[in-house]
Amino acid sequence: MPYITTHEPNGETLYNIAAVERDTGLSKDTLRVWERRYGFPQPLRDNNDERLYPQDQLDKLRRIRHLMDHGQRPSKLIHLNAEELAQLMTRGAEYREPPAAVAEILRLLLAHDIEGFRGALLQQLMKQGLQRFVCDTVAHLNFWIGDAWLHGKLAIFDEHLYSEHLQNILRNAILEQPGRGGAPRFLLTTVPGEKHRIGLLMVEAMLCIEGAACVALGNETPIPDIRDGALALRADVVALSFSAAIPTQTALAGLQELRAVLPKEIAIWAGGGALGRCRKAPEGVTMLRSLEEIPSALANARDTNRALQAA
Amino acid sequence: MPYITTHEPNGETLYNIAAVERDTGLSKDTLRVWERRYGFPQPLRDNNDERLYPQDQLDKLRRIRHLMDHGQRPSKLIHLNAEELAQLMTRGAEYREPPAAVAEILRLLLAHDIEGFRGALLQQLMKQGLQRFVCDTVAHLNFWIGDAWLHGKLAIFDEHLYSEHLQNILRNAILEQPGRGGAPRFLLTTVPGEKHRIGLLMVEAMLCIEGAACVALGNETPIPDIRDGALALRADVVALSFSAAIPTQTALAGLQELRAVLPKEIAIWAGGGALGRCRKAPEGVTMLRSLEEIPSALANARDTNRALQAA
DNA sequence: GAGGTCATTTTGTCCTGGTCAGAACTCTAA
DNA sequence: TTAGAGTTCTGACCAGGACAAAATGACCTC
Repeated sequence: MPYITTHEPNGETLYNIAAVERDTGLSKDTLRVWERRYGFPQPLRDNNDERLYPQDQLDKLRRIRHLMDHGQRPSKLIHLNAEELAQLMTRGAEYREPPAAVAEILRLLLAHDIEGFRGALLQQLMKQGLQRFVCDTVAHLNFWIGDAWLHGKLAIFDEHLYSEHLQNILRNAILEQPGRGGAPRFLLTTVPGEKHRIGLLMVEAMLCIEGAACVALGNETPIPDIRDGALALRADVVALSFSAAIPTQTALAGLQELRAVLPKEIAIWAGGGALGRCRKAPEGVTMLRSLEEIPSALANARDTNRALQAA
Repeated sequence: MPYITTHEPNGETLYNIAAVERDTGLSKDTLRVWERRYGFPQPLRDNNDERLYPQDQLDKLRRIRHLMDHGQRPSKLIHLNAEELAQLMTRGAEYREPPAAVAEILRLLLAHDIEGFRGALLQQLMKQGLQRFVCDTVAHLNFWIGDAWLHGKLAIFDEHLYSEHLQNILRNAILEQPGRGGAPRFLLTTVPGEKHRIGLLMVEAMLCIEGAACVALGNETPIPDIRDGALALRADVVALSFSAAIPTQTALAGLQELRAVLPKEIAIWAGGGALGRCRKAPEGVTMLRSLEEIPSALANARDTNRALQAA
């Protein structure tokens, strides 16, 4: 995988198709098909007739991808310019303005005041408690960071910084929960292709604080391995998180596939942006439409469990 | 990305080419070229003439990939059977037998005794101290877990479990270090394509315990963003980890690319399996051949830094 | 207005069968 | 033992076609 970026004498940076695939998440096939169908992107060619994408085309592709992750379709986006793309994002968003605390945390991140940023996150966690922190602050942060990036106010490394620190904070909070032994036992993971870890950590936090026993398998566990893991670890519930970056249909396919191989005594819980757009859950899958539902869903599961035990 | 696995009436599981790419890390192009050139893999076809790989071919491909990650070449591997492949791995390895403590930790992992496993890791950390723990225990565990997987003794979800718990332990250990403000300041990350997080955490642990100021950017930061981050965070050293899973040449290309965009005052440190096979570092890159070298390299850097300050 | 069905359009993945550059290896000479 | 030259190996990329599945929209029913 020789990701090549050449630096032209005029200072322009050019990316080959592999680099563009890596940076946008659009497959090489898709890039070639768009060029054929829509006339965009329109890369230069090197001596060997291979595609070389200029920086601005890469940037536009990343914006398009970001909007597609939020449900837009490529043909509607491909001929818009950067500004039009940025506007599309904020319009129709469920969030209008970040709350003051979130705005302050964002400000510290953008100023690269790492200590202050970390401190503000921790302070907010202490103030709100883990569940409100996760449902309010983190959810807003996720949205506004995406938005800031789209408007060019925030670099990729800022996102990495955010993700890394938030992970540390959430993991730490989770570790500090006793995690009593009682049923139901949860296995948390994502299907292959789903790289976002934060969503899963948010769910784990919501569960742990209620005293649920959780085992996290990390990201991208192949379906047969989720089954093997659930059996080996005697899980009662497998919880999966699907970010908006993964197509709804892929998420549903993964759920059905898992349901087919998992014994019916083991429940499946699923949630996340990818499922927000779809009506009803596949047979045998509990769909969680928001993090707030988790505590009551857990209470239900415990009741059911007790009823089963009694019977 | 419709990763399809069909379950045939006879109970056999079949994977399409996208699923095989995802599970093996071999590109679709490579899979097709191998079929054309070597006659393996030799997938079935569906109604639409698309490839369907049976389970055993997928397993063999994963073993081949694992050995290629350790420097073997495909043509030497492609016609061997599972047993011959497994033998190749242990032969010529630098490790002959896991130390007792490592064997015990492995045993607990394989028995899915999560509490015991976590406890044993923590105990070993306390006993050895962070640096010996990272250099000895973790390094051995990484090797033997790969080996156990190759011999079919260990499932993917066991690896995920291991990775998740080790991450928690290392992140926690790192957070507990004060991380004094003094120079040199380190920025830690990996280049795109390098997904392994453990290696980076091991480096961070080695540095933090010596009181170095570290900022971790997580994995797969695009090169221009590494530069932006290093400047914004005023790093003195950018440290990169390259696992054996990434081709040596890709690693070197990444290093050269970064060196080209980074001001020469900022040092680059690089290490990991991918660089073990190559003679000398690119100009302007400090190559760390093992984790043990880190403390002395840090001491050197501090001396240099003091000398510069004095001048 | 919610929900269902069907045709149409959109979209991305897969296919074949090439070409080619650069890495890895082998051989030879110093 | 090293250095250089020649050879083989390897995987990335290309074009352009086919096709299935998802999304959309039109129309109908409850």
